[in-house]
Amino acid sequence: MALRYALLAALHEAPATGYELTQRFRSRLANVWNASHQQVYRELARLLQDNKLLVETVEQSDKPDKKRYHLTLSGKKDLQDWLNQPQSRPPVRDPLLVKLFAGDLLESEVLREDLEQLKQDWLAQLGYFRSIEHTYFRQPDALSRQYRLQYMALRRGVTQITAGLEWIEEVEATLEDLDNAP
Amino acid sequence: MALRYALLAALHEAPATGYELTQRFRSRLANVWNASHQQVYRELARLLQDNKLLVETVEQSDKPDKKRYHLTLSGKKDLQDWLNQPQSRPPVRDPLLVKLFAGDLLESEVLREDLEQLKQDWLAQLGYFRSIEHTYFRQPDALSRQYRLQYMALRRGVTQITAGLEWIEEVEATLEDLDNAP
DNA sequence: CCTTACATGTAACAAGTTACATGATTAG
DNA sequence: CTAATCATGTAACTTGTTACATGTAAGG
Repeated sequence: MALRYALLAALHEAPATGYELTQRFRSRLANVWNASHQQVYRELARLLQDNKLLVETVEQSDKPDKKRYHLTLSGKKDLQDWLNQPQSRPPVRDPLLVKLFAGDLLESEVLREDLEQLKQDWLAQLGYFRSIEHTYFRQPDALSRQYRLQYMALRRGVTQITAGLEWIEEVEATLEDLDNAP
Repeated sequence: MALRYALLAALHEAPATGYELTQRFRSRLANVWNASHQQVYRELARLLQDNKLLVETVEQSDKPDKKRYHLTLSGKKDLQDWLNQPQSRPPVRDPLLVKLFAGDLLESEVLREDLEQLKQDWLAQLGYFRSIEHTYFRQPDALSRQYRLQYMALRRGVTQITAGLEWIEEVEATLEDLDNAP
């Protein structure tokens, strides 16, 4: 059910097309919610059918037409109701940690590559988040309540990745220790 | 597919029943992998059919009988193959951050309660992880490679929660600031 | 008495993934 | 000529969730 409300929340921020929503999920909302374009289009169709959204067709001369979705009052109300109910926290499912748990069957070299890849991914994402921070949230105290709360969502991403990177250092140090002095 | 390998990894650590595996996922593996008992039983049945596991029926006089599952050679090989392939990292889907993103529709009081609940959950989990740390991982350097890698999985949980708790402080401070001096 | 722990499942449904499909434009 | 970006979808399949189902034993 939560994808529904992630979409409503994103559309409440600003009306958008399915394509744009998919992009938001991949970029600015990367630490908040994830959804593929297939999921987005399917759920938008349902929301539309339930009268939670309105469509505005935007004609473009050079590119294919696009459908911009807007929240209806009913959609906004649904979102509000959902927001004011407690939501369960996300379940944890991390393949990399499963690997660590099966430790003795895992080759150090493979683990090192996994860690390196993860580090690169995280560094890229951190760089992106920091650029947003720099552009939009320079003096957070001066911002509206809405933006300060959005900033807190971004901060979550930054602190999570920072802690993750430190953890990688720890694992790498352990690995070196293990392989050098057995 | 990854549930399959989470089960194989857990059974590689030690043979167990469906019930015990479900418990492990809820306790020691809470920061690694999550699965309900329904999922566990279903996947165990599939693994058994594919000859990745063997069952041993353990008769009990006082409680119902139980089925203890063991890895077969084929199961172990599957696990090994999986371990040595790169795995994608888990998608992010956090309802609380969705709430923050819809900031202006969210009442401070509701958010405060959410944060308080999350803090309590995390503190309990952190306490549990620390007790494991204290019991099994006092001098990590002295342990086998296997246990040191398992310790790194546990450390991931500890560092993640620690960072999360700090983030909560940050959000609470922001909230107070917002509500006191608008 | 009532809840929790132990122990194992089935069935229906919702959510998420992977594969397939189409077509224009722009940048290298 | 090839890949990437824009733009929207369908279909099939796999995972994950929720609800239902059953039965014993121990502890408060």
